Amino acid sequence: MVINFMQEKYNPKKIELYAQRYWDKTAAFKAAEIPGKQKYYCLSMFPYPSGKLHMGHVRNYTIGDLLSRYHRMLGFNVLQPMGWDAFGLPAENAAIQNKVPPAQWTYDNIAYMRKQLQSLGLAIDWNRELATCKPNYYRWNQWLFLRMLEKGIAYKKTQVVNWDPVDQTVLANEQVVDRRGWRTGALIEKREIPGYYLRITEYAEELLSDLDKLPGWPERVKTMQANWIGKSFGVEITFPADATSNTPQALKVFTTRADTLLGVTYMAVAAEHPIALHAAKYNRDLATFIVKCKHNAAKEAEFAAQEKEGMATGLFVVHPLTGSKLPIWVSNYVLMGYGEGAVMAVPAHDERDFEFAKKYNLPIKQVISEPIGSPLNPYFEFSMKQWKNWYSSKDGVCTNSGKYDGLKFQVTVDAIASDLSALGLGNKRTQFRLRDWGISRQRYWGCPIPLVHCDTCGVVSVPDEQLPIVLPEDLVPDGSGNPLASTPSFYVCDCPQCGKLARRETDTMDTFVDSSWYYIRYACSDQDKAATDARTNYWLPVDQYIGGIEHAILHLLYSRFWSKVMHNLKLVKFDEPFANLLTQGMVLNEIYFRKTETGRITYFNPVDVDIQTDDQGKRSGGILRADDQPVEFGGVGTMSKSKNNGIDPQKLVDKYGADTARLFIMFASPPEQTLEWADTGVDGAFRFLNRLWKQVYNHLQQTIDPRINNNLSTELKSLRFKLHHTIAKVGDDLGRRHTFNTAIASVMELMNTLTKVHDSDATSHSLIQEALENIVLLLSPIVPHICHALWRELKPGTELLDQPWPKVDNAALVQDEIEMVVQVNGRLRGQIRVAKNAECATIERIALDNNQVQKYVAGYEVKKVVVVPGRLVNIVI
RNA sequence: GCCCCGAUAGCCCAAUGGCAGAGGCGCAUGGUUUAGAACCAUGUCAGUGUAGGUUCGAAUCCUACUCGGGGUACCA
Repeated sequence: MVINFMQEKYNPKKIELYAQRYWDKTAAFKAAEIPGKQKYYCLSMFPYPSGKLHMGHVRNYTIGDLLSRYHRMLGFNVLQPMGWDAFGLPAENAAIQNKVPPAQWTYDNIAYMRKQLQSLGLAIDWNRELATCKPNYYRWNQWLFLRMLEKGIAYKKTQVVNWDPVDQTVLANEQVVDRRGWRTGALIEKREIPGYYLRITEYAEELLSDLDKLPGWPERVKTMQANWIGKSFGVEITFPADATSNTPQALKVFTTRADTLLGVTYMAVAAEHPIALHAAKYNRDLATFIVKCKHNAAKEAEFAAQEKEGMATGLFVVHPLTGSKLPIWVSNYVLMGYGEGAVMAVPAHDERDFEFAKKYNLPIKQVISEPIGSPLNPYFEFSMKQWKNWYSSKDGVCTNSGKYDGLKFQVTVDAIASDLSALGLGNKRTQFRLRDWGISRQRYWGCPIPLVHCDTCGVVSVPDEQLPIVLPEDLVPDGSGNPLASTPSFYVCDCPQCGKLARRETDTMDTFVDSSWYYIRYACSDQDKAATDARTNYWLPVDQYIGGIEHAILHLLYSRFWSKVMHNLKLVKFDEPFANLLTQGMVLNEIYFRKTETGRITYFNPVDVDIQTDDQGKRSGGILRADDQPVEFGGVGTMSKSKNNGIDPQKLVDKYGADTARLFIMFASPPEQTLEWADTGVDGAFRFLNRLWKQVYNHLQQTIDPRINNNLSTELKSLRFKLHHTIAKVGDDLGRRHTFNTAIASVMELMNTLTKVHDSDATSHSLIQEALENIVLLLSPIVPHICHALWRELKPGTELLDQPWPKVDNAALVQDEIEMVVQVNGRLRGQIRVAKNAECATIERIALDNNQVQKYVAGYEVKKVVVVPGRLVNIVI
């Protein structure tokens, strides 16, 4: 039965449903391994099933779908899968609030969001769908973890966590606001507990150098990763204990500025440093200070921004070169977890040391003079009062440094390192900022760590054949700790080694583990005998990965690490998982909230708030319509569940259809750019689709006269020029530039031209047919439903999905004459028309002869003429 | 604090070192309409966040700053 859709009015609801049914019925997007056919694995980052889609998802998945469909038209064997990053904290928070098990909440959300995704008409192979909270997925997390344990990649040590003393539970960084628990308002303590780590630092060098193997990644992402890994070259220096004070041990530090060694005036150690703890035994004030430091911010952002504080220990070390006595201070700006937990302080050349020294009246000694090559300038005078940026420059020479005076940075470092080495007090060393990856979480809704604690045997791995350790799905956390730890049916077990009663590990894995290899599992999601199989080597690596820029460091670095580990375990052939990466900018929206006296924060969705502005027209706050009371404005930020500022695309899809939603979000801005949400313009996108529909409808109403005139009128010639120019432009925008907004704009432009063409005879009619067919093809990756319907009308008996990407007819692009711009001293002064392939000398002469130009040039000497072929002439006088 | 990114018309954005305007929104006027909506047509507005520099030529490259966003290792 053929349903006639070609009604005068565009009816998105009907055609979208019909197109989706057709794709479904024909299994159009089922991907099969076809040896010899070039594959294109296009992957959008899988969503966390937070409840509803938001515009950020629509943006992400439309980009992926567009690229998938475009590559299918180019002839690739395309795989576009989808799944769910289904473990995580929000499910537990929802459980606490609604008293519903996280599993149920998660599965409900998945069901709803899957429906939403399907309504967007994405070309996804749903057969490969996976959810990380299902045992058939996380079983292989467990299996891989055990392999890493065997190889020594996974190991146990202590970790620092946020402890909420009221709820008696560990909090995530996000749940700590201004150093207080977000539910209880209690002051959070840092606590040390045991946990499991993965030795990502072993791979630091490889993760850094292999960035060069990724030309398809944005530079900004590679820069961020390189900075995060943070390879630095420096010197490890030992400061011997001072014999005249009761200092128990020498202090070891690492510094990248050994050239400033003669400027050291004190030493600073972390509150947890053994020497600090030793000193505190004899000093009550110091002990109090160290306890206070337990409440220091655990987050780096807050830690680094906090007011610097410290206290002298009364202990001393001696300078390795001069032998002078240096006091040891405990300070809150040194991290125990980084380097040696101690630093040599050079207040004259380090801004943090400078600030600290000034606060506590510690000496400041200048040992670097002004940058080389700088003019003698009072600006470069060293000031004890105010920090200047050149103090930390490596471009100066040593001063006040005895035999090193006058030497440059690298020469000094080399000399000092070798002098220290001779004394046995120092060596050159390479250091990474990157730390090992702690994967233990004291939480319920995550992948169980497959270990058993036995009084006799210690920590025992669960044998492979007993995997998976299944997470019970019926528990409801109440905010007071991990319910697994109080569920005997989970934790009581037999020791796999000796058979005695033992206790199962109740910590679960970081959800970044789940997302570190899901892209591999898509290739073989139905494989229940192994983590991977031969199919992974057909599809992997991912040809195009698309996701938010917020994942630039952690998720992408962990995934790279994980795939390198799997490569070394001989499970996969590739060692970089994502060949090309497109990082989409965040979709932002306003944030509104209220804070209670205890510090608890509630967020309100912007759609429920009336915005207020201040005198300068800036957003300052709002009124919640529900209760007419004010709410605070928290700036604009990423759409997210936790900030309650997501915009559900459903209303948009219901009112205008998925094609309009897709078109609008792609048209709004280039994908890599941050986008502040505003729905003005949706009407414009809808209007355009209506115009397209009407154009095709009107065209098809015309009866066709079979006689065709081969001599095209100027109007038709320029239409064909425009058409093929647009085909070239859209291909370039979609495939190379990834600027989908300009691709759409150029098709709109073509449409505007087309509307004005008179459909007066067979020639114009057939040209309009050619244009319309191509417009439908060019738009089809972006708005596939309307194009599916229109194609059937334009070319009855054929299907859009079988069509290749249109080819540019170069003959249509031939132009005899082109227009060029003439500048005089860089300012636009005239226009000239020249033959397409005119010589530079000819162009120059025509330009100089031009009347407009002569007005400016006459009477002056022409010093130089710059001719840019095809563009402009610049006459310099 | 540190690392990364951004700023162009009332708004979203284009200009791939070479004419600041392609496209869209909004607004205005006209047409159409009993009226409105819708639709069609025409028109409308900036010298590119600020201050310097490189260049024949800078929105684009460089430096500093301001504001905004992302990340900052347990949000995902």
